Amino acid sequence: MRMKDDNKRIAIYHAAMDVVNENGVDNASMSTIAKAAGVSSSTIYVYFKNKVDMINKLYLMAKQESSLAMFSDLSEEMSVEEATKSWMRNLYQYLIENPAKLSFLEQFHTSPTITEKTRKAGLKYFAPVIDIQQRALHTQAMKSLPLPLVRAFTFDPIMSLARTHLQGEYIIDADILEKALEMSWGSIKE
Amino acid sequence: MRMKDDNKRIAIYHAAMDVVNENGVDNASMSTIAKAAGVSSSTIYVYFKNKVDMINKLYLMAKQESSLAMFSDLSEEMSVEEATKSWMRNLYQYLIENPAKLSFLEQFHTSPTITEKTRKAGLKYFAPVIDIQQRALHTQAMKSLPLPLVRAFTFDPIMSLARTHLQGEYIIDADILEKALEMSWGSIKE
Amino acid sequence: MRMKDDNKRIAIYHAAMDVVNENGVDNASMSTIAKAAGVSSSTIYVYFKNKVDMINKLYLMAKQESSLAMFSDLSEEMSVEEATKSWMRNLYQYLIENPAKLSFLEQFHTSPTITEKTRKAGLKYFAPVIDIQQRALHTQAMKSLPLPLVRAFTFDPIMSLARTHLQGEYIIDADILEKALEMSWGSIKE
Amino acid sequence: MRMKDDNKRIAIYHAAMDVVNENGVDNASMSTIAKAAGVSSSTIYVYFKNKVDMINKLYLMAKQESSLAMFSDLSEEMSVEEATKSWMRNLYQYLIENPAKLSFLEQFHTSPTITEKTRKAGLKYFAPVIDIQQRALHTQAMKSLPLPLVRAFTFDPIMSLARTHLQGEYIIDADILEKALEMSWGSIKE
DNA sequence: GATGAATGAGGATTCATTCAT
DNA sequence: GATGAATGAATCCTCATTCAT
Repeated sequence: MRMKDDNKRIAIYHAAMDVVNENGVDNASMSTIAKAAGVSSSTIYVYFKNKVDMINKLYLMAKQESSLAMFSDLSEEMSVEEATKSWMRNLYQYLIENPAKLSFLEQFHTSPTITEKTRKAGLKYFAPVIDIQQRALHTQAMKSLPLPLVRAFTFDPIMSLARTHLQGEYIIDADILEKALEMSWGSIKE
Repeated sequence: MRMKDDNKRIAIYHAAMDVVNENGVDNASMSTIAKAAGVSSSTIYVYFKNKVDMINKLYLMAKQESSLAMFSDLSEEMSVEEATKSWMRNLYQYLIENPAKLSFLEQFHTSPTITEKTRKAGLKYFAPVIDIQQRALHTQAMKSLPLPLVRAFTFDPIMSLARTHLQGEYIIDADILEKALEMSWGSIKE
Repeated sequence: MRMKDDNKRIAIYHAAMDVVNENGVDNASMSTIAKAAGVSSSTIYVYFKNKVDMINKLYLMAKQESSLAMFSDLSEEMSVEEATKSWMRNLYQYLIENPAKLSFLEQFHTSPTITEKTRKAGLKYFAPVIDIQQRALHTQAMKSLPLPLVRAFTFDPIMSLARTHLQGEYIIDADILEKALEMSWGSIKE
Repeated sequence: MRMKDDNKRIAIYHAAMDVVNENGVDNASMSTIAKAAGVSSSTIYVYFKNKVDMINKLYLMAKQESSLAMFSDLSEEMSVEEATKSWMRNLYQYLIENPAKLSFLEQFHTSPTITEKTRKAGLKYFAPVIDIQQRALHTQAMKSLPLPLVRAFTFDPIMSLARTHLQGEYIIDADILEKALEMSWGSIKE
């Protein structure tokens, strides 16, 4: 008996990101993704129960990957401001370097295909931000804010700016990005 | 005769919003929308060239409607801060009251179905914000910022918070909203 | 607007009978039937909701057709024995001349695809037999028997013999058929 | 080792009967049957060449099993009438107690999946009836009838009545069954 | 022998669009 | 202008079967 091949799962993952990025969510059919992944479309069903299941699993994989990029260099020694700006900078960098992941995440972020459960599970990859906020409460570095508000002035603007940059609508250079980080910090600091 | 036409176009408009809101973009087929609008699906082709054309036109109609809601009570006598907070408050109110429009706008905002041209045309409905900024330059009330940056800290957070509220993830009451407006203003004021 | 074409429904009907007869129920796919009927397989969905719906409707059409063949020359002047033998003879003749209908009816007779409702509706085409039995009660020509028992010794043997004949297993000539009718009558007469 | 093989073959046999009974022939896929049998679907191919081969073999197994049930208590001392009624009663009993077998037999009885060869081989399990008839020729207890005619008034009615009973269409109690046996005997006796 | 992975072929069904009235 | 009929192309998914261990 052949063993299930994790390479294959990963190939499907990358293929799906690329297809959604290049063809849009509407044209991301199972067979298109399969072709891009170099497997038969029935093989996808060995790894995922159906399309909805697949999209939800891949969404979480992308969330996890972006989370690693954002938070892996976080350290206790950073100040709250440093830490916050750091993960935002990391996120921006990750999105610019992985435009397919950005496309996938933003297109499915608002899609009803993503189940409530997945959305909840996705939130846990944002948990380090809560830790930072926790820490900030002691030093009174940050306002005491509900998470959605923090997200709306940190995560969301970065997503928006990365899209702006990638679409060529406006070039976000290092200076502009730092300005954005400053604005973001300005909105949430005490 | 002219009247009748417009009634039908408007019926299709509302039907499309509702269908996308309730069934998601994937299940918003021409015939589903037609049924919801009370017309035959071939009638849609009297008013729109094809589906992509229809979506783009409806997208602009929704943009226009939201723009009216945001800016129609704007007056020269408002201070820049007042004006800014006012349209953000209006936008939030509009989205809460028109969840179908929010769904449609956010689902197509990132979709490749919306053409470059439509996206550009949509920006013109954001023009009053530029006027406000123009005005602010004289009084030095606001930083001099590229539009994408302004948008990322005003429009985008409001969209995000409206979604948060509608999903029941977190209740945004009047106080929280004012806090958000304050944060937004904090990020863009001089 | 084009009008729904009853010829098309009938073409589908005959095509389905033929395909089931020649390829068996397993290979009676929608596209095979459509091809045989000379229409696109999506056209079938204009006339029937789905495959199960189609099969059930076609089953009833075949039941009706066979019923007409069985009972249309029935007359009040026939004795109960004559009437009974007449419809059995008619049925046998019909099946021999319409082997595709026999195949369809016998293959779906036992199939779970045929719903309870259809099965019930199909029984009504057997109603004239009940009338005959009613009439027999007065003259005491026939035993008083529950319908399933009557069916098991009239309808079912004829189906079986027609199949036997068509498969070439054994040639049922006129004499043998009359012998069978005699046996059948022997089992139900008083 | 031999033992183990046969256990698996028998497990597949019972699983196939059950699946066909519960899900219908259309949903009796190899993997569904395999799952029900507690083996891998590829294991089926160790015991059968392919699906058609499997169905034909299982059909014969079911025929054999029913034959044993029908004829195993047959004895030379029974009169022809007793013998005939006995196997019919046994058959009825067997079908009522093994509805899955009835489903399988009746669904494949008319199916083109069952090859000519299998059908012929199946007939041999009906051989004892020929013996009885042979015996009857001497005592002139039964008419001299071709086998298909005998079958049409003995075997087929029993199958029909068992189905009627199992579907709940009409309750066949012991009295009704005896009446049916009487009708059957009435049709074939001299 | 036994199995889960892998797949090409094919299944039912839907869809955007065009046709004919 | 308005419509329901008609359809080719595409969609998701399942299946019987084979492969590799």
